[in-house]
This record gives sequence, structure tokens and C-alpha cells, in this order.
Amino acid sequence: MDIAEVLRKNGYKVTPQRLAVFSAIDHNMTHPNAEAIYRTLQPRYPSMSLATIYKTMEIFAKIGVVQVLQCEEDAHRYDFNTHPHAHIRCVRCNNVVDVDMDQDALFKLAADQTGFRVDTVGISFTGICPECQKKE
Amino acid sequence: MDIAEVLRKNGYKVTPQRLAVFSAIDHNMTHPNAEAIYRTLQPRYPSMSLATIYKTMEIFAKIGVVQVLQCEEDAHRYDFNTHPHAHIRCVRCNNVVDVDMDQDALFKLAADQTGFRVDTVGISFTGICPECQKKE
DNA sequence: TTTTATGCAAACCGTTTGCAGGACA
DNA sequence: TGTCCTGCAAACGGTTTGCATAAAA
Repeated sequence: MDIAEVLRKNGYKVTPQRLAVFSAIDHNMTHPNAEAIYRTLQPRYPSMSLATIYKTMEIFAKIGVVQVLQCEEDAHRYDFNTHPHAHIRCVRCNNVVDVDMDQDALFKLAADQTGFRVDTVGISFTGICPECQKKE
Repeated sequence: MDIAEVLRKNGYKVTPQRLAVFSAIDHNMTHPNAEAIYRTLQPRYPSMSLATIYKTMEIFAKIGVVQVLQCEEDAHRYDFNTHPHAHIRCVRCNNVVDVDMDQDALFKLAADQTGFRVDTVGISFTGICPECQKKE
């Protein structure tokens, strides 16, 4: 299912800006933040505003096109991979990499221990990536 | 070891403000943010500024007196419990509760999978607490 | 007396919002 | 045509910073 169809199906209009933002994040493994997406699109869409990026990403998150990450950083990062998984960020180069992880066991542990009905879990590691380890 | 001693041992001066901030967080299970600490101390220390709270908490975090949490919220929260553990926040009442969890297995998983040297992990759940479930 | 801390106000930075003009359907 | 979207600029909220004054050692 392509993005135009998903937007329409959810009652949102299809605009060049939305298609452009999607093209910037689709299969993008760098987990960009709004600023990075903005810079990526700047050359080809010089009139696009940061506010539009934010508004678009909010919609994309709502309709399940992206996942919003909190990487113990100041800014949000976005992930086109909406399958539940963890992330690890290199504190030297700030690159973020996916970590596959079965979260069901964690959900159960938290629920059993606290009595909460558990909705979501965010797991973010920090460390030093292989490349930056070599440079040391 | 009391807080005055810890401060001195790390080269920081002991001031009434620092002792007051410590008293506000010591064995405080509510995981307060800076604003909440500020309001707590306001009656007894009306002249204390938010900036002092922030500066103090930064020192406390650096010398291992508190742990800084990122609860998928806007603001930082502080925890006097510096033992590694997870947190769960109720999306209705915003209360945050500790979750005991063995993090060594997660460290190993992330390291094996990514080649990172893993330093830290933050695990934050969201859900509905028992009290708010009853109200539904 | 020297050094560090405090409190104020202003700056910061990522994000959100209001709104007039423009684009989609 | 009616509704939704865009881009701008201003607002926002948590946090940080610079600096003059005050307090600790």
C-alpha cells in the first residue's frame, strides 16, 4: 500500500510536501529528526517549512507510518520501521541503530510487578559503536 | 554517608540550598521533575530559584546521588534510587513507578547484535495504573 | 581572601500554534 | 466551492547561561 493511498484512507489530503517527507524517511536507516529531514529536502523543496515537517510527522505517527523515538537526546527521531524494537545510540557520533528484541516478556514482567495495564515500552541503549571504538 | 560529606568529597560546597534539594528528593518515590521540587521547597525556601534546582540536580546526577529519567514526557524526572531499574508511567495520572529488572541480559543482547560497547539502557513503559483502571 | 554558589533575567532550542493565503478534491 | 494544507512568524515550555552579588571554606 503506497503512502498516497494510506493518507487518503485516513482522510488526509495528498500533497507534494507529504510525499516528499515520506520519500525522505522511507527505508531511511538513520533515524532522522525533524531538522535532518528538513535539511535533506531543502535542495529540492526550498520553500518547505519545518512546521510542515512537524505537522506531517505527527500525522505519519498517528496513522502508523512512522514510529517516534526518544533517544535520551533533546530531539525526537523518527523511524520508518514501526515494528516494536529497541535502539542504541553512539554517544560519540550520535548514530542510532535498531536492536531487535522480544518485548512481550518485558511487558509481562512490568504488568505482573506493578499491576499496570501496559501499553508501550521504549528501550534505548547508549554506547560506543564499532567504528568509534576503532578510532579510540 | 550523608550528602554533605558526598558533596565535600567531590569538591562541591555544602550550602543550605543543596541540603534542601536533597531533603526534597531523598526517599521521594514520586520521581519529581525540577518544577515539582521547586514547588515543594517554595514554602520553606521562598527565595530559591529554579536555576539553582537545575544546577544542583546536575551535580547530584554527576556524583551519583540521583538518576535522571526520561519518561517519554517533556520534562526530566529525578530518582533518588540510583540502582539500575525501569520505570512505568500512567498515561492518565502521570504517576511514575519503579520496575525491577535485570538489565545484564539486555546489555548482552544489544552488544552481541550491534557490536556496540553498551554503556547505559533506559527502559520506560507507559500504561494505566491500578487506581486509574478502577476509575474506568 | 579566594573560590564557588545563588538568583535573576535573558537566551536557547526543539516544538507547537494562529492565521492568511494557497492547494487539493 | 468548501475544506484542508502550507509557510511564516510568534509563542511555548523546559532547560541553560551570564553575570553581579552573596556565601562557603
